[in-house]
Amino acid sequence: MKNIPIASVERVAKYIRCLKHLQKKGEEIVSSKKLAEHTQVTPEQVRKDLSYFGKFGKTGTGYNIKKVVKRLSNILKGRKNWNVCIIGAGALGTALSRYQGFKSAGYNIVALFDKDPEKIGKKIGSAEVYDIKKFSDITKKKDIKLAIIAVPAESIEEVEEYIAKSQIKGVLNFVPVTLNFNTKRKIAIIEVDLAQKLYILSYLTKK
Amino acid sequence: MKNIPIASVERVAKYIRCLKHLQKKGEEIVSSKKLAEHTQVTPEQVRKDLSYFGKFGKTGTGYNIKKVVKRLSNILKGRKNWNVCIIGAGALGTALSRYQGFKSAGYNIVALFDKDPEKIGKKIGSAEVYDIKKFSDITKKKDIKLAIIAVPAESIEEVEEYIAKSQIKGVLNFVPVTLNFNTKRKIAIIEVDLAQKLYILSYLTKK
DNA sequence: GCCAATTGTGAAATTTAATTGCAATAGTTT
DNA sequence: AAACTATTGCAATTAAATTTCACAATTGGC
Repeated sequence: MKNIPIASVERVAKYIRCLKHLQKKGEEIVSSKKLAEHTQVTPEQVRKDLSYFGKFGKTGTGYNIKKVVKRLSNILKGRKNWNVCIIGAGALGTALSRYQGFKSAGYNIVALFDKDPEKIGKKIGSAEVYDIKKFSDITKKKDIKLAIIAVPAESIEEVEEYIAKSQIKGVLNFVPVTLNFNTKRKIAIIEVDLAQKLYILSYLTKK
Repeated sequence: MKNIPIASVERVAKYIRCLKHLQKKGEEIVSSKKLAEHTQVTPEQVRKDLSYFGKFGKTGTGYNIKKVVKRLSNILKGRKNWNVCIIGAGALGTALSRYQGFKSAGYNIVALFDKDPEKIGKKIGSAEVYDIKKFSDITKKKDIKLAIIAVPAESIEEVEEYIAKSQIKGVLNFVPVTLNFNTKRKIAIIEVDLAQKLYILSYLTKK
């Protein structure tokens, strides 16, 4: 895999989600046209996006949903499920740890971290809250490579350090601060700025 | 305003966030170079993005942070703050209603909606949970034009109907289902699919 | 065997983004 | 007040990314 447009990767994740939905409804075969309708893109776009990753369909017939879902999620997620931790056991962190969508996509929340002694030791959903000081140890022991950050903005620098020193490879950041890891190893970062989404939403409503 | 690339709009929201941060630290003037460093883009990009919306800086000096923040957020958000509601008073909806970032960006959560009688009537943060049946009435009464959807996927169609019949103009959707309003009036939609983010994150870590 | 449906994919077209170069301006120094 | 430095705003250009188009090739149904 070399130069796959990131926009295509994002749409592919969307296709997976849609295909799973169709699967639940009992469908087995779908055409690029139908999939496109459900995801609000063009059929050509669907075919193009998929073509970056291989051949998935049967000419004249369409796509076998089950097979495509399996192959695509193998490509994005890999064959194994991931262990994920959440840093920050506040309202947002707690809500995220209970979010079912992660698990059904193959990402298991197996630990939370916080520095508040009140919270440390508690169970939230199926995961325990650990002392952030033990971050490196526990992520190693539990084979955690992905972290979700949901702490107050003031604590972000502290968290950055813990992550930099650990084995974490990817970060999903809900804190409205641009992260800046000073590490040689590359850490993938995805920023989710919720307030920014509202800015853009209100901007769009005026157009 | 005509053909402003959405990528530019998104970066502008990021600039606002960064400028507010600098403002807190007591800075008054910033150059495109400095702002670019903080947001991980190039100075040329910063100037280009801003130029879509007007002139903001003073040649030879830089940008007056306070003024720029004000003008930019006026452009994205408008002059007035927005009233926002959250549909779904579960874990995610509750966490979102407590999220401070919305308020400080000028978006006030003034109501939640749910169909569970257990939840209706309760107060969460500063907002009350209302019966979803009263959606149209209450959003009208409270002058709510933006809605955040955080219900289980099964309930999405029901919610779509309520929104379609209301005065809502923009929707921030956390439910992993592509929305499809059958309305003449245009409703702006932004999708936030949390599981999708993890798919992409794990894909990125492999590159 | 013919017909309609549908995929996969190069090539073209379009859109978006990045780069360059520079005149104009503001503040600072000498 | 002249020279100097820093910096914006823009126009022009180039490059990159993304989308659309067009069609051969294939499949399954009738």
